[in-house]
Amino acid sequence: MNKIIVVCGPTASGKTALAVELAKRYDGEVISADSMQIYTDMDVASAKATPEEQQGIPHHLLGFLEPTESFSVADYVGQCDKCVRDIFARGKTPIICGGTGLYISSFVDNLTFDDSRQDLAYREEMRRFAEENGNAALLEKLREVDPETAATLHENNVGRVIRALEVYKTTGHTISQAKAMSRRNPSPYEFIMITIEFEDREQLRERINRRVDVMLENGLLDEARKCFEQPDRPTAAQAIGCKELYPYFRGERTLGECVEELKLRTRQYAKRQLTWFRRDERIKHIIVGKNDDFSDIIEKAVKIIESENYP
RNA sequence: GCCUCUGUAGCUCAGUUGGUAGAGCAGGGGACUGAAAAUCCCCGUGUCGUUGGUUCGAUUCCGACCGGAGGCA
Repeated sequence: MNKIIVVCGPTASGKTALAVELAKRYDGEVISADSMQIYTDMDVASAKATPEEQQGIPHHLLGFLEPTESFSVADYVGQCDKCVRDIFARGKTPIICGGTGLYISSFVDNLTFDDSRQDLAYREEMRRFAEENGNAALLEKLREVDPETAATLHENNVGRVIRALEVYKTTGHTISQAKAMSRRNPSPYEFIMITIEFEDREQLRERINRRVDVMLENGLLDEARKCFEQPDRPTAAQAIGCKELYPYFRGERTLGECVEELKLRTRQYAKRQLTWFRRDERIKHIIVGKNDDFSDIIEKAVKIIESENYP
């Protein structure tokens, strides 16, 4: 049986604990689906499962990449597939757990990425073009080669417009063609997808606030300062939990102000995650009630898994 | 006690030479295929402090009152 369990949901929703508990019940191993936990640093900021939290369950794709390296969805899908094969080969259940929606859906939909590559010089050139001629002019440039994609992008979303142009430049075909090609092969696996939501949004807000405070107690400040002093981090620089504290290190704002900003940014991130996971109808929702404790959540998860005839 | 300023969206504030008002932030919704913890889009009715007066009409002008800030004693 090739079933993979997926545990997704917003940050601070309790995915880590749920995934470990499910791994214990179903003889599983956890594969992280998180764009920041891949790095060797930022243990606290990215809320990597600590050895205690892992409870002896093998965890994959955690802390294997230097922060100076960049990473992409295409890399993730390849790495994740490798882990899944290994876990199945061992006769165990892969449990994918994380909050990076793009990574999860790309793997679940078995997207195959073509040979397009990044062309940083070209990106820079296009960025300058947009600055000098306006975002609309850049989008117009895309419309000439790929009107289909141009119609779906807003001119202010410069990054996406540039990426679409880049695909055309490096491969000769459009990104719309690439998207169609990427979905040629359905996944060889079956998935049971679960997301954690809350009855009242306020519950999540409180969890986030509490978790940021705990992170601070666990040395977030020192960790962030190291990131601050090591600015060469192409992807890792985006991590919430580090960049928000930089104004404090520069003496521009108080620690209190930065912590508030950090909580705010985390909340807004959680909202985007909710939007992402809401639209995928294959994902079953665990709604956490105000008085639910961990065992209630496990029970709801198990019920969903068993309703899928697993194991 | 007197004088001045001030009270408009959850917050910070614009504004209406009198015709019931709009930005930023917060918040909500959405998009998402190689940097995604990123990037981007859409959504603003609120007793315009309270209460009288002037007026066809007041949030806008006038008075009183109640908050807040400052000044003089």
